Amino acid sequence: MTKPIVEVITSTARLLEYSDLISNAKLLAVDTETNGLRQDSIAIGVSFSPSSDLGIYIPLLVYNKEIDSLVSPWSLEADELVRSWITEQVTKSQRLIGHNVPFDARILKTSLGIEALQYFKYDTQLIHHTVDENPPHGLKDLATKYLTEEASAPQDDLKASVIANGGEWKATNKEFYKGDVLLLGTYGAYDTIYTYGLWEKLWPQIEASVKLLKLWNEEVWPLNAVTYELNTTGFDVDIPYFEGLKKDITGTVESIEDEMYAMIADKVNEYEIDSVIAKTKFTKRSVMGKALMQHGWEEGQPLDDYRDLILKLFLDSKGLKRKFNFDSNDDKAVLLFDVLELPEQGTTAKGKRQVTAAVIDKLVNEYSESSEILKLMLYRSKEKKVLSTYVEAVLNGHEDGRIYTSFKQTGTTGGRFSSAQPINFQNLPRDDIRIKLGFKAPIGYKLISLDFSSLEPRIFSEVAGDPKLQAVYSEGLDFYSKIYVDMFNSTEYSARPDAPNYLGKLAKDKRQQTKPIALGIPYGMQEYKLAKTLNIEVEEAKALIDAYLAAYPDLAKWMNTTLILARKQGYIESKVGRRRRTPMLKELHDKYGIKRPDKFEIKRKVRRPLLGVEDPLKIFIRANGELNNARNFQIQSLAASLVNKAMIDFVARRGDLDAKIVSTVHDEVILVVKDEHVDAASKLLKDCMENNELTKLITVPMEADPVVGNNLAEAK
DNA sequence: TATCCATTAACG
DNA sequence: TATGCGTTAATGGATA
Repeated sequence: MTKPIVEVITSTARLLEYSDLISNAKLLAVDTETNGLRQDSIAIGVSFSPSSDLGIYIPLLVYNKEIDSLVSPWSLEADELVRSWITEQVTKSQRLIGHNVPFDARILKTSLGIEALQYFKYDTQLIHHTVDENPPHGLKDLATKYLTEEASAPQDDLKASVIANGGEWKATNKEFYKGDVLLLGTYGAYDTIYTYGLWEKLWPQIEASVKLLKLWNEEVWPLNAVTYELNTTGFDVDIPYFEGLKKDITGTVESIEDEMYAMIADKVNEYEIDSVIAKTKFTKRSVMGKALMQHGWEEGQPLDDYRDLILKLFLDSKGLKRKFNFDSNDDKAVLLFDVLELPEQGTTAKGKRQVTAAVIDKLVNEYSESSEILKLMLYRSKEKKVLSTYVEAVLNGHEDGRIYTSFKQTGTTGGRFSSAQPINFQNLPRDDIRIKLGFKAPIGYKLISLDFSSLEPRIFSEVAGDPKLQAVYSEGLDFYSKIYVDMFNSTEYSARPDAPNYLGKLAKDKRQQTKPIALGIPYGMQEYKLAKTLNIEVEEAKALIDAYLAAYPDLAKWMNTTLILARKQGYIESKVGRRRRTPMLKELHDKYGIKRPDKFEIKRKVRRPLLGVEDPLKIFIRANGELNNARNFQIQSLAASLVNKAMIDFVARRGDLDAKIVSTVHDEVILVVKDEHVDAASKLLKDCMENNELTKLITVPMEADPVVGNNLAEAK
């Protein structure tokens, strides 16, 4: 990359000299600098690049250190001229390139009143995600990878300036707007230079592939408008309700802790005495020894009669009683395995004793004498989780009673949305409805939720290509029961829910047991884990896997075809052409003729680093992961495309309905809809989900039914 | 003191 | 010798 021209505009005369050049640009990269990341944040400057060798930055507001606020650098007339100049350039035609367009489009709207989204033609973040699904997808990272090794230089300069001006520059809070305007402007100008440069590098890769171009035109780009809606609509939250919850749960956590301390006080004391005795010297010269001698102890005499005294002396010297921090895994382990002396249940990757809820759950069942305190531990953890991850996050993150969560179209490798900040909408507690109760529809509106019924099993049946599985849904059978019946050639049980000998009724546990098998095995689960999950012997687990694959030869064939394609192409495609890369499988095959991830074969044959990985074991792990990914991807990703297509169609077909998409949770779409439009919007979204261009490609029928409510708990 | 890593837990 | 897939957030503890 040759050194580009960068200019920070400081006069209207200079700005007007650029008019023709910018006006005539066929494509124009745009970026906004803002005073923050909130919904009400505003632009402090805009940069443009008509090519990858020029960037101009136009300040709208500059930071004044003395008064610690942003002021316009322009006279009133000049300010007006500059703003209308920007507006004219932005709205000229659909020619804008951005990086993370929904953000900049929103800022242009709130700061300059421009409905800017329609003028964007490309988003280099989406382009990159389409040609390479692996993160990072951030501008600086990509510029470093594709354009220049010094892509972070402008940011480093800006950072120094921000700090010099008394601003914060932390991972969680970067006060860009406090930087000197020249450095901020240079930084901004480089952003559009990079954006343009990335477009030049990456767009040809999409254009060169008929499949990728189709994916772009039919899913990736139209979905950007849905992302914009998701990120600008916002969700009403009941603040007084959440404040009440905070008070209640804080109180609960405190009283649980009091109760726990009371229950374990004696045992903790015994434990403390033992550890003091183990760690302390008791001689006539030691501190503890001398102290005991004043109470009649003599050196060498047993300590049994002096335990209480030892504890008292120890506590006096420490000045405090041992306090457990129940958020600390180390403390939890001490409590469970040292104080209560319960048996350890395995270790973490780093060799520490595991203290998960699953471990404690197991102990509850097996050691009734400790079950009370264990149950309190579990109860406390749950309450604490709800309090800090949801209740406090809502209270800290809302803007005037609304939460504007950021949905990211590039947040997953397979085309699902991710959701983050200030809270993640996609992991709100399902069974504990207290949180969802606080997410409400505005007055005069309702929330409507539609989720695809058993989406993953259906798509799995379709993709794996086994007719017996595909028939499950057209024949009204139960997926898991059907698998059990086929695995064991059972005539005793039926997979038909209305049959008198329905497996789900007569032998619930047998149906339950097929659950981890059905999708786990295709995605690469080994007998070891299946055995653990089902609490059976490894041999039994192996037999189950064999029976499963024998019952569905087409599934086994699909699993193998996936391997062959992945190692041959270096990627696998979903039915809509979305790709997942499998470079290690390809390298192993191309360079060493290794056909499948086998750690012994890899250890034997691979003697040099592969894709930068040296350790043969790590190479195996990576290749094995790629194979599991390749299989899972075809299903998860197609499911995502189906939901995406439904949302795209809904937005295209809704006309005058007052109905917006506020959230999506992988197989679910949530709308806020004006009362009188509830029926129409429900019907429309249902149709968009069950009948669209993608469902037509799929033989398995799709089902989605609306649930309406005043809050998220009702609309479920 | 900020940042990074490991662990845990919430969801599909 | 590691052990179905895709995520985000909070916390503690080690490190720089």
